[in-house]
Amino acid sequence: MLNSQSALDLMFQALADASRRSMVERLCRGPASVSELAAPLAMSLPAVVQHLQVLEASGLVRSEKVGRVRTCAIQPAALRAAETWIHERRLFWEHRLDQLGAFLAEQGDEDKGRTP
Amino acid sequence: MLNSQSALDLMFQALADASRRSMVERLCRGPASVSELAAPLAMSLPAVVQHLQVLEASGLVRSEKVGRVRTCAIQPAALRAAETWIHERRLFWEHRLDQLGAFLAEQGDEDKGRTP
DNA sequence: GCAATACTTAAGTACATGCTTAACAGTCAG
DNA sequence: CTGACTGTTAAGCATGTACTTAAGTATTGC
Repeated sequence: MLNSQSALDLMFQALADASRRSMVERLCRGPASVSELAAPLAMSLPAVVQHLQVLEASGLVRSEKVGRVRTCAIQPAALRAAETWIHERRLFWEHRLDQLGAFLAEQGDEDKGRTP
Repeated sequence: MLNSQSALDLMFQALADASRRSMVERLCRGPASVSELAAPLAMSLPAVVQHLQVLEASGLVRSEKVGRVRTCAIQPAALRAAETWIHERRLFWEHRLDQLGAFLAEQGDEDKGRTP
């Protein structure tokens, strides 16, 4: 791998941790400060900040510091990218299933005609 | 974290690697043997098997050995679970945006009435 | 100014991940 | 039976991840 991380790598990696997902869920309900994000999590503040950095690197979250408080907000476009990837795979798979169904149906018809 | 991995952790973790995603993409086009999955990847067979184990642990892929060849197939229900999680967050966020829009519109009306 | 607030930085630790090579094991064709 | 084919197991290594504590730095309220 050696640090050639694609956007999807960073995105899914960011979502692959329950603490980070709970931060995302919190942010879906509106912006929050670092302390607010940390409150429900059983870990030190620096740990939360590190998770936040992962989320920012993935593009899922953006933050801005005003005075002494850093306010974090979710970045929905990034969420959509991950959703799209998964959705497309699933569509492709379902398309294949349709083809398979058609193939089997055709086979069934042939069998009917050939071996009555 | 300490090994208490939820289904979503395993799922997103599995998708957070380009090699594994390419294996998933390959499997969306139909079942494949381990060697077939390995062919386009620039790594040893054991490495591919390890990725396969991650995919199986996540529920994204299932495999069965017949004779000396192990055939792998995608498990679409698992894909749908990941898609659903993301989709729900996005819906929640969009709902919030709607509320915000309504709020701002209302504020605008009030301002119009109050400061003409 | 001074102390509390809200982070930030640095350093260290334990464990997980993504590979590798080497050696092994079951299956099938001739 | 033998040898090629397809995978499996084991061991090891370099790097990455998820924390920790301790010590710092701006901001802000009094």
